[in-house]
Amino acid sequence: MKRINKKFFISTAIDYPSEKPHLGHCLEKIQADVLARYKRLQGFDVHFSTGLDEHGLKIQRRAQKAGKNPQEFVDEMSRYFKNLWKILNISNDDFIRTTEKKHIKVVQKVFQKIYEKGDIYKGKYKGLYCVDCESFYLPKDLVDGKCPIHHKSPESIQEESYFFRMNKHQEALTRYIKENENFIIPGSRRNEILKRLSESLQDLSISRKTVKWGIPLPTDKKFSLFVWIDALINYFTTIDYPNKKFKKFWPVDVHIIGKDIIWHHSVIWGSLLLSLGLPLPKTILVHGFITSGGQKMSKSLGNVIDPFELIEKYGTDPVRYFLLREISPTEDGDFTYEKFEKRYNADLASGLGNLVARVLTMAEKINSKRKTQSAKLQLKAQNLVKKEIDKTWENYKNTFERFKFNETLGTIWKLIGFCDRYIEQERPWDKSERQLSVINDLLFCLNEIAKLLQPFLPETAEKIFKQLKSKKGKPLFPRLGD
RNA sequence: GCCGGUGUAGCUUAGUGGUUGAAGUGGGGCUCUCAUAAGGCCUAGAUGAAGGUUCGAUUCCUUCCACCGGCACCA
Repeated sequence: MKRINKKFFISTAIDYPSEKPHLGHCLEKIQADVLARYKRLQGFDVHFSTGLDEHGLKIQRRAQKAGKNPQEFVDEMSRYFKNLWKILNISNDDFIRTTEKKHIKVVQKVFQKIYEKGDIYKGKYKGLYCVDCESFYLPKDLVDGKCPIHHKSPESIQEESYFFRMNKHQEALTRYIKENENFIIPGSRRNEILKRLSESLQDLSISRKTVKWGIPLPTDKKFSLFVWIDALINYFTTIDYPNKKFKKFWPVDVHIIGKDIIWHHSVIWGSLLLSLGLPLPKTILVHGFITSGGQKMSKSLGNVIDPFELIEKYGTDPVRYFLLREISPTEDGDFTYEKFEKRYNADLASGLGNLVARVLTMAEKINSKRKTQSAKLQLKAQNLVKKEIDKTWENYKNTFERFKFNETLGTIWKLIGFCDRYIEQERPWDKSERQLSVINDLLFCLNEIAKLLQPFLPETAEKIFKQLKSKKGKPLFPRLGD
């Protein structure tokens, strides 16, 4: 048995808790959870982190509006996120919050280190500044040349700022991306970044004079650190930089992120790591967004899907299943209740649930007279079944390694279909010489199916294992009425 | 505006320079009865449009149409 003593570090992005979590947040956590569980089953020592990015101007303002201090505000918001991950059965090993003391220490340590490398310098930031907002705007963010909040023309001013020498690492970074095809998945996203890297990078302003809700620069307390730098470093904090655990788990194996923050994870984070002389992440896996009825979810359209309600109504595993099966891992996907219920009825109720029920009923009936074995392949003659199972595992692994979760699930359902046809063909409800061995074959298949399902639908897999032991079937997924 | 991508049955996807383009789901028909009115079998149904390269293109090229995305210091 290959008990591999290998590590696997997987992270999601840390969420910005200015709003309660939505369905898009769920997709990312579920994808990460599936990978983490898969690797654990393979014997990897896994560290799976998620958390919250709690600093920044937006939180500061949001809290103010709610009449709370920022810490109170994020404490409150953090409960929604933590609770959601719990009910979604997310197996994260850490939930990092950037307002934690340990994180602030790590950030300051990292800043100091980069500073000592000479990659941070003081300069002047030129930009369009709205006095009322106390913040800078990019030309593209203006509405008719005016601040989108106060509808006033911003002033063009200069401000002292600290800069990170991103430009210095551009070449090395570009080379790394070119040499590592799997650094950014999917390839189309990788191309976007490479395209942008073909032009000269500007150094990054990493300090904010006016943002109070942030981590002070250790070298100059008048400034707070640009939240993105603060946020990215969470991947260090969660594995206890720079100590033993960090040495074991660095570099990251997979960062799972949304398509809106590729730049930050590949270019900014990559440059920071190069400056520190550390290896870059192996893979950044980029997912898309979830629309609702083909449109962006928004309050004004009234098409926002509340994940809490969804899980409450249908259960955890069906939600996990839908997001993993119906939605492409790296493209945008659409949610509607209609699509959801169709998937549920077709795949979970009539497919998986029904198969488990019919096999177990037959096993139960025969069990009193003759012994069914628990999940062992009976006849050498059953190489048809054996072959199908081997083929399934092969395709399963292939697609899994390429992060094609929707296709991986497809391979499992193919095996389910095989079992249904096998039953039809062998008619094990009729008395025959083969009856017992066929039922045993089917029990074996169910056991395999449960194993295959473990990373995706952990609760369901567990239920199937239990039912196989007791030989008592209970409906896994009651069919939804129309 | 600049740059890039995508367009395969109603829906979600797979795939290939070459005999009749694959699957699931949904539709229609038949059927078994162990099972959650589930299962099985059969069937209809697609390569956005027009050109070009080629003996041959869904696959390569061009144009068009449609949709989507990227263009950094908001997160």
